[in-house]
Amino acid sequence: MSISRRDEIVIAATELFAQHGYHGVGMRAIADAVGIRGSSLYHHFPSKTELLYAIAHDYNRAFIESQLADLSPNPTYAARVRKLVYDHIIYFHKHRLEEAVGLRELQELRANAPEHYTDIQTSRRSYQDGLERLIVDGRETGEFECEDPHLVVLAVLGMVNSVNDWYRDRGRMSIVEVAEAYADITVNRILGAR
Amino acid sequence: MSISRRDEIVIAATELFAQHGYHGVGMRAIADAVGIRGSSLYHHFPSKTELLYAIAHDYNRAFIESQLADLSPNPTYAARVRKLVYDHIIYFHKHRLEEAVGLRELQELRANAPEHYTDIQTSRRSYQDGLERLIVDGRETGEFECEDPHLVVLAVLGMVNSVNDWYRDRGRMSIVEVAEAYADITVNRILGAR
DNA sequence: GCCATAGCCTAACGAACGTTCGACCGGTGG
DNA sequence: CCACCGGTCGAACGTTCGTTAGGCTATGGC
Repeated sequence: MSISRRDEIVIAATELFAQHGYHGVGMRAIADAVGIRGSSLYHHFPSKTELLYAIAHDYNRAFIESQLADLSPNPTYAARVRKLVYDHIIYFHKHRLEEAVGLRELQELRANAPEHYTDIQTSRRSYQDGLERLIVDGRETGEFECEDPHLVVLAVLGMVNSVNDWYRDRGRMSIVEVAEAYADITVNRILGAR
Repeated sequence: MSISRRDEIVIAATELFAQHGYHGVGMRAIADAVGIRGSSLYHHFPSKTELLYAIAHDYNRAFIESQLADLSPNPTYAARVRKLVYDHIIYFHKHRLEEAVGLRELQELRANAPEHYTDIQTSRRSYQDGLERLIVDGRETGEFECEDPHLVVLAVLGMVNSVNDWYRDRGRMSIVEVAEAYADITVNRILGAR
């Protein structure tokens, strides 16, 4: 069971878009990367915009599916947040190219395919709300201690999403160590878990 | 004393690049924004790449100048880090368009003008090192308590640099309030200041 | 064996790209 | 009054852009 040509195209386009930006890559360059001609791409995608959407959407859906795994087996809110942050960093590292494209070209999608933009934005938002809920609930039980849960969520997400800007596989830490350290900072420090 | 045409061009190009990306904006579109024809731009900049560099460079130099202000009047390391984080957020908010372009198109510069890329990267690096030094020193005096200063610097910078991704001027908090809250989180929580 | 279809091809479309060229125009210094 | 010059212009350059049209070929169901 090998990957389909369509998937080959998505993978190649993701890499090129991540490197040169959406407008910096032509259809012919994408086609070259998979060994076909530019016009042949239109057998798999109706337009360049839809190809971009396929990248953002495939990636986003996979993330939601993987990340909305049930956190309730974890006994405490601290353990739940810890697992969420940890998994988030591991997942975003594995899919860092898709993420880079998805974030960077979001407004491109907004301008050219508003309905695709809103559905991606909606699922992002629900993820953010889920984390905020965890923090609010954990605060009510006295497990966490922080002033402004909404702001804290934004700070934490900004922190974890920035890992891919500097992390390199051959550095002094493995991605697992980084994920553990960030989860520690989030739960023990920022959330002031007891 | 009005702004020069050159500056007009830089300002217009910054806004357009921030919105559509470097490759998403043509020379004619930039010219339109300042009310001249595309060919006239070449009296002010020799190429589109040099125009991009002017944006990244002007912005970067202004930031270094403003941010390397002497922090030593502040009595404690905690106060110094607090002021640095606070000023950083205020400055990056005021110059959020230039920052967005500078970050997003860095690899464009790397590919087309490597010497310009390295000089920007160098000053970024010295800023990061300066913050790390503050934290290391503050830890030695017992003011801070954290495990890995290098990692903490990356986490803090990721956090503060992400403010512009979500902050909007008409939201529930002013940028000053956000800067204060982030400075609090950094110093009191992440650095564990006593 | 026949036909449909999937997948790729070459060729071309009009538009936009970054850039160059030579001319013009208004002001300034001699 | 004339020569200069910074700044702008229209026109054009060769290239690349996203996209379309039509034709070839191999595969698989009937």
